[in-house]
Amino acid sequence: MKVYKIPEATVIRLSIYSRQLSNLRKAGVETVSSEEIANSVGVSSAQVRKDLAYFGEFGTRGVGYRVDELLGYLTKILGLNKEWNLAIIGAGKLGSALALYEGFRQRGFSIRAICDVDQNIVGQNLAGVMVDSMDILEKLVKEHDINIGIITVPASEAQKVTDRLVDAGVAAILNFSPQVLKVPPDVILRNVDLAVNLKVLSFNLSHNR
Amino acid sequence: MKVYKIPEATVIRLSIYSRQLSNLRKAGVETVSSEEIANSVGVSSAQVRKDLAYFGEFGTRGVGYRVDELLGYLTKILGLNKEWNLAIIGAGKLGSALALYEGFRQRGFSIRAICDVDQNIVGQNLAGVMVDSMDILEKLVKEHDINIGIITVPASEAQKVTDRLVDAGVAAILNFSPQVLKVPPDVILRNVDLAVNLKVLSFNLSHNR
DNA sequence: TAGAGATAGTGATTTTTATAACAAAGGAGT
DNA sequence: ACTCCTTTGTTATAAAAATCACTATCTCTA
Repeated sequence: MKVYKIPEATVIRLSIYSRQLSNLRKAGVETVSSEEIANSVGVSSAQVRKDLAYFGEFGTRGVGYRVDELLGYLTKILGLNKEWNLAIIGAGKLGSALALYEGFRQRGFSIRAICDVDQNIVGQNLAGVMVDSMDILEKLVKEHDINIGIITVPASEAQKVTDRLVDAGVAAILNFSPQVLKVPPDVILRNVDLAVNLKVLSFNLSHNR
Repeated sequence: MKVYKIPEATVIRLSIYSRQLSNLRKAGVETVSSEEIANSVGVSSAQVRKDLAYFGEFGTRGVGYRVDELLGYLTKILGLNKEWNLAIIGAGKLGSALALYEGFRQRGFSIRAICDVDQNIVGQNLAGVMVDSMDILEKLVKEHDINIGIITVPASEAQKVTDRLVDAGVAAILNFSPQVLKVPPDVILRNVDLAVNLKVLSFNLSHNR
């Protein structure tokens, strides 16, 4: 699995394929064609095969892919066979929702720490994790060996928190704050900007036909 | 403003430029260069100018852009000078958080309706909006002239809800459920898949250097 | 008003990504 | 074993997007 440059769009699609395969496996389906995967995801079958081709040959010509086998490969490719430790920074509305959200509590990802500046929130229990004080952020990161920090603090605090997470050794950051963050090149950053999503819809609504 | 195909990446960047300009205006800055915008967003200045060039000429050579003027243009380009009516479908953890989240309550966007199947939640007040029954979804969409539906129901319900929204006349959908949705070609769909975001981080963590 | 410095706008080029088309390979039926 | 059917893997092509490099034009100063 020594691949040098995979388009991000490919990685996103692979994630979705893996989810669909997971559903297929639950449904007891044993084999699937690229065409079927493609239809369920809304892309072309060529796209599916191309995406997979970055990583190897997983199918049988004339037959398709074995669902459980391909899911196994995708799990490995996506790194979901490892355990990732998460910390949620900011236990406000959004942070709490994420802490409790099912989509975040799935195989491979484990929320190990939640922290907040508000002393009224500190001590509360969110989905089995106690909210800690923001003061001990660095300690939490080290103790729980946090790989991924999830930022749900206000924009004004986001860069400060990010710097602290980075210094404490976090390898990746998922940023929900409406703030452009600067991180060193070896730290992975993804932004989920809710306002931007609405603005893009607004643009499309305004310009569509 | 008759433009036929704008890259989605461009639209996303324009949204971010508009936020940065908004901050600059608040800070009392009057003019800004493409280089400065670029630095604050983390792209190249050529990229900034190219993005703007899709829509016209907004700057002065040798000088830069007037902050308030460019912000005005971007506001129009992004359709933020209009009012968009939102409905949140599913008042669980995530739906409630979005209803209360500041980033969603900003100029141009107005949450007009929230609904849920759970009769225990119906009647609750979320940020000034009463939660209604899912039964009257269509009525709500029509009464409040909803343009954008935000889906925060479980995956198993997402397609059904989407179909109902589309039939009721919603023009765009922002989907937070981990489910690939099918919509007619004239309906705009954007997906915010939290699990996929984590999986992409997992991939990058696994393959990085 | 001429020249220097700065910065926008834009055409050319390169890089990246997606699409299309087809050859290779497996399985099933005869 | 041969042929047909299916579907993968891959190569070729096209499309899209980003980068680069240059020209045009503005302001300011001497």
